[in-house]
Amino acid sequence: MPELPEVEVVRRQLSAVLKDKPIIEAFCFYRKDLRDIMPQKELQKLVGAQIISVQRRAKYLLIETSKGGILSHLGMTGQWRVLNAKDSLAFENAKSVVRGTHDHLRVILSTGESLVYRDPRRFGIFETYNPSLPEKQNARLAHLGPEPLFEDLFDDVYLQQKLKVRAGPIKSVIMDQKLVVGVGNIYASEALFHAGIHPLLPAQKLAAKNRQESLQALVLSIRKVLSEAIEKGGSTIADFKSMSGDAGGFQNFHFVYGREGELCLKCKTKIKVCVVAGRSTFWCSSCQKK
DNA sequence: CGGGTTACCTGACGGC
DNA sequence: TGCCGTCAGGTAACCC
Repeated sequence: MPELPEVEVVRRQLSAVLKDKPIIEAFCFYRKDLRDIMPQKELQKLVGAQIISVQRRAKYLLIETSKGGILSHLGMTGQWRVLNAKDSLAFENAKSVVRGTHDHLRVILSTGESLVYRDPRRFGIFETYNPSLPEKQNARLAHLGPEPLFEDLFDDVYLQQKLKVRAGPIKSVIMDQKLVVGVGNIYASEALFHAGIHPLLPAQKLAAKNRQESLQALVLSIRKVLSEAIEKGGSTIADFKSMSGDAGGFQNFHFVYGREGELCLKCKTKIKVCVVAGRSTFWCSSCQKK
């Protein structure tokens, strides 16, 4: 479900909800098997902690508290929502209407409100991390590439260096979180369309000297697509919802993703689809060239 | 090590 | 109506 824009939308709302910096009263687990092992006894050490900030790194949400950090990844179907104090009490009853089958954990705050995590497919992550350690020492964050929206490192020169050793299709390469973070399956197709680059183009061909313009276009397209998607509240294909329960709006601005057989909005050619590294990939054979 | 495939899990949807 | 195959926004383990 969530790529960088959707995670950022959730981060902003989560941050707004927690802006009065409440204290964490308790963690309640209704299932402990999200992806891998998840919650640890470590979390109990954060009870009584004051929430300091909610950050985002790549597709991870990082909640920093006075006693340590919480790392949350939404996987494909993870959602956070806030329950007011009344609903929070009602949630105790397993049959309560505010409690769903896939609500796996709850963080109770000093205000009596709860943050509830729902995740039908359970690919998400929820665990502690140490905010005082450098990223390189955190197994989850150590190998992440630059943030496309606010790290200057991510530019055409950087891409050229990285791409010249990559023989695989450019589409799967820009989804590699070691190269640049936040681009998932939707925004990879969208960014390549706007840059006029064919998704199957071997990445290293883009590193050639005469492709500098394409590289610059790709950098700009990635930035533009991600930031416009944030402004529109993310993309909702099936079940992405922000914390306020709203669907995103950027799916209405997709030029290729999910539009197989429909006409290209720029040139009226039929949009094509194929599978690249196991993921559906959409493109316009007229607008996007190898 | 790069690159492709598969697994993880549930639900929605289309075809029969 | 129901059963079955396919597919879904991510990551990581596993192959060669």
